[in-house]
Amino acid sequence: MKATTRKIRDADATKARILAAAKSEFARVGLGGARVDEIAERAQANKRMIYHYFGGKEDLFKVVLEEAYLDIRNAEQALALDHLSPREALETLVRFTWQYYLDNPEFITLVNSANLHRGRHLEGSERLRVASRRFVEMVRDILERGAGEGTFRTGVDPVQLNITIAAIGYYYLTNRFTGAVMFERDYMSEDALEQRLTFNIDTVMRLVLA
Amino acid sequence: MKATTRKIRDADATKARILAAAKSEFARVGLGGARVDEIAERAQANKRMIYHYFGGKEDLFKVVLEEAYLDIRNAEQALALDHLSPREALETLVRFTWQYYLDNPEFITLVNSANLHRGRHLEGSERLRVASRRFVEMVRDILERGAGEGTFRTGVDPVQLNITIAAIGYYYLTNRFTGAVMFERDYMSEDALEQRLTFNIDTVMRLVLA
DNA sequence: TAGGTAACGCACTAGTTAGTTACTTACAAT
DNA sequence: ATTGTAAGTAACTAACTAGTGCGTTACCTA
Repeated sequence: MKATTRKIRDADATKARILAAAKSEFARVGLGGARVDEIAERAQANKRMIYHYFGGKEDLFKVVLEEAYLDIRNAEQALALDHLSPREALETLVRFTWQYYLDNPEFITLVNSANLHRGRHLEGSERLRVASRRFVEMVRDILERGAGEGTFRTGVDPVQLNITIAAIGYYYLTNRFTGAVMFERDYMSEDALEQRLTFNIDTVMRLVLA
Repeated sequence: MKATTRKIRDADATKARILAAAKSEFARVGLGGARVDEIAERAQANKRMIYHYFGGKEDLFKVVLEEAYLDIRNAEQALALDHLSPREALETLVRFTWQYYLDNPEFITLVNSANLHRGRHLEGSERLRVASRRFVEMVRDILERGAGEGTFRTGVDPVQLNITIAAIGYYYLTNRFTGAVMFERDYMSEDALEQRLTFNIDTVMRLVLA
C-alpha cells in the first residue's frame, strides 16, 4: 500500500470505517438497538462488506468491544506509573480513568452492552486477559511500593481497589441521566465534574493511606 | 374486587401480570431487545391489553422504571435509619444497598437501559423527585448527626456520598461478566460477595470518619 | 496483457416487530 | 332479564431487519 497511490479499493480503510461506525452505533443504542444497515451507511460501505470482513453483527460487536478494552489497557500502560511515587501514581491513575471515560464516552456504553449480554462477546479473548493481568500487576506494584515506604497500609486487594476506582467514575457518568432527574443536579457542568473528581481522589486516598 | 369472587376478567390482575412480565423482560434484554409479543405471552395476556392499559412499549417501560425506583426509595425509608447511631445508620445503608441490588437484579438492568436512553423515560416523574429529595435528606441527616457528635468529619456532600455508595456496589454487579473474563475471578461466590461488601463498608467508613 | 482474486454493489428473502382493526364475551347496574 | 361498558381475542399490516445470492469491477502478479 503506497501512500501516493490513490486507492479506490482499500480493504484496510473500509474495515476501519466499518469499525468506527460500528463503535459509534453500538455505543449509541446498544447491540440490540444497532442496525447493520445504519452501520454500513455511516461507514460509507456496502452492508455486504460487514459480512465479508466480520462475519455478522455479533462478530462485529466482539471486535469493537475487544478493541475498546485493549485501547484503555494500552493507554494505562503508557502512563508509566512505575516512574512515579506510589501516591502520585495512584492519583494519576484515578485522574486518568476519569478523564478516559469523559473523552471516550462510547467505552462505557459498549461495556454496559457487553454486560447486558452476560460478557458472552468477550469470553474467548486471550489478548484481553493478558492485558488485564499486566494491569492488575501495575496496581499491585503501586500498592506494594506504597506499603513498603509506609505511605499506604498493607493488605489492600489490587483488584478490589481497581474495581472501586473504575466504579466511582463510571457509575457517575453512566447513570448521570437518571441521576440528574432524581437529584436535580447538572452532572456535567465544569464545576460538577471537578467536584466529583476531587471527591473520588479523596475517596481512593483515604482508602489506601496508612 | 372481592377476594372470594373468582374473576375470569380482572383488569387489576392483568395489569399487574403485564407489569411483572415487562419488568422481567426489560431487565433481561433491555428496552430495545424486549419484544412486546413476548411480554404479552409471559403475562398470559393479549398483546392488545398492553396497548389498552399502557399505551405502548415506551409508556410501559416508563411505568416499570418509575415503579422500580419508587420501590427502592420506599425500602430505604423503611430502614428507619434515624433511630440508629450515625455510624450504624451509614453501615446499614451500605449493606442494604448492596443486598437490594443482589435481591433485585432487574433493578440494575432497568436503570442501565434508562440511562442508555438518556433518562428520557423518567423525565416527567414528580413522584420520583419527591422520593429522591427525602432520600437525600435522610443521608444528609446521618452525616450531620455524625459530624455533630464528632464521629464524622464535616463537609461531606450527601449526594456525592450517596452516588459513591451506589457506585461501589452497582458497578461490581453490573460489570461482573466482563470483570470475570478480565480478572479471572468468580464475582458471585459467597466469599467474593462477602469480601466486596466488607471492602465497600471500609471504603465508605474511611471516607466519612473524622 | 491476461487472468485470477479480492473488493464491492444490488436486490432480494425469510422472518420479525410494534401497533391496529374489528370483533366477541363477561359482568355489573338497572 | 337487558344492556352498556370494559375486558379480552385473533388476525392482520406496514415497516423493518439480519443475512445472502449472484454478478461486476478494480487491482496485482506473472
